[in-house]
Amino acid sequence: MSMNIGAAARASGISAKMIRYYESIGLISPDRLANGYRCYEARDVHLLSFIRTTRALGFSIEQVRSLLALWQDRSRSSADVKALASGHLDVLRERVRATQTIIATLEHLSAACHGDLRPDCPILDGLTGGPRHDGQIALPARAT
Amino acid sequence: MSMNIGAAARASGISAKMIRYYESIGLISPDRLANGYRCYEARDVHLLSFIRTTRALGFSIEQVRSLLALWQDRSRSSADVKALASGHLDVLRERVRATQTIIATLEHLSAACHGDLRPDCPILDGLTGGPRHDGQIALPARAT
DNA sequence: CTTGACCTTCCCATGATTGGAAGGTGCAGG
DNA sequence: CCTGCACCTTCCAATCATGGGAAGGTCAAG
Repeated sequence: MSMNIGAAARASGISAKMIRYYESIGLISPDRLANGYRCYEARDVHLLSFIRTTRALGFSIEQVRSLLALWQDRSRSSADVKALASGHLDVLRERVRATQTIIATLEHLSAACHGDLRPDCPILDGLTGGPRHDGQIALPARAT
Repeated sequence: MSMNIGAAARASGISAKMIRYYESIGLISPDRLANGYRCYEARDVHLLSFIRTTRALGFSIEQVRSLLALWQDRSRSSADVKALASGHLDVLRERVRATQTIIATLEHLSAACHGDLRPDCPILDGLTGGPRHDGQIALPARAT
């Protein structure tokens, strides 16, 4: 059940590079063989998979660290976990909203552009944030 | 009409720090006074506003560079601009789609969580990417 | 014994932005 | 004139998560 970092990478879907990085920031602490080679048990791979899943869901490393602490804390309350997930959901929803605003703006500009060989282009005109003259576009606040 | 970097920052909405950075990567080339102080004309501020708008719409610095080149090219075709905007739109739409998948996954987990003081938590169970047992969640491909 | 596939550590790069240190400049008041 | 203060300059570093690569050690098969 004990494996090298390469095997652990294949088993968890995290690159060996990132596994070493996660170790360097204290997310995981594998044993070492007499070689100096890192040695991963089944539970380590399990933990790495947890990290991979949470990262894929857009949690930051620090959030993953919190989730890991909760995960390993037998006396945790599920409310704590739910609060963390809920806060992240708010961020994600806001991100979608902001991006959709950007999309609408770009679509609006693009629709006005005839897209031919002439140099006249409403997109560039709309992107010009200088002196407002006509129907100036509204700028979204944050782009992520 | 000529101004310091601080005034240009206030006028364009870009921090002085970033204005210097944009200069260092060749997006803008203001004159210098005998002081060594940078000197911005109205057209420089206009250009900075253009950069701010495009960045706010989520274009990368390199895309902004392309847009700037088109902007300043009198013989450009509007089709080129539209193609660039269209490609960016595709990226943005995909980003929204991926984020919405993540949101759906998290909402699904969160809805199953009673969120009380008990340690039992379906969210953490769902985040466990280890050995599948029950209704395992589907992982979105990329998180951004 | 050689070869190739691993492993180790270390440093560097990305993209966009922010922060700070150390030092020069300009303008106002005392 | 001196002193502050607000501004400017350059340079260096950090962020976040990841990838790339060099230089060298280890192991198993041929």
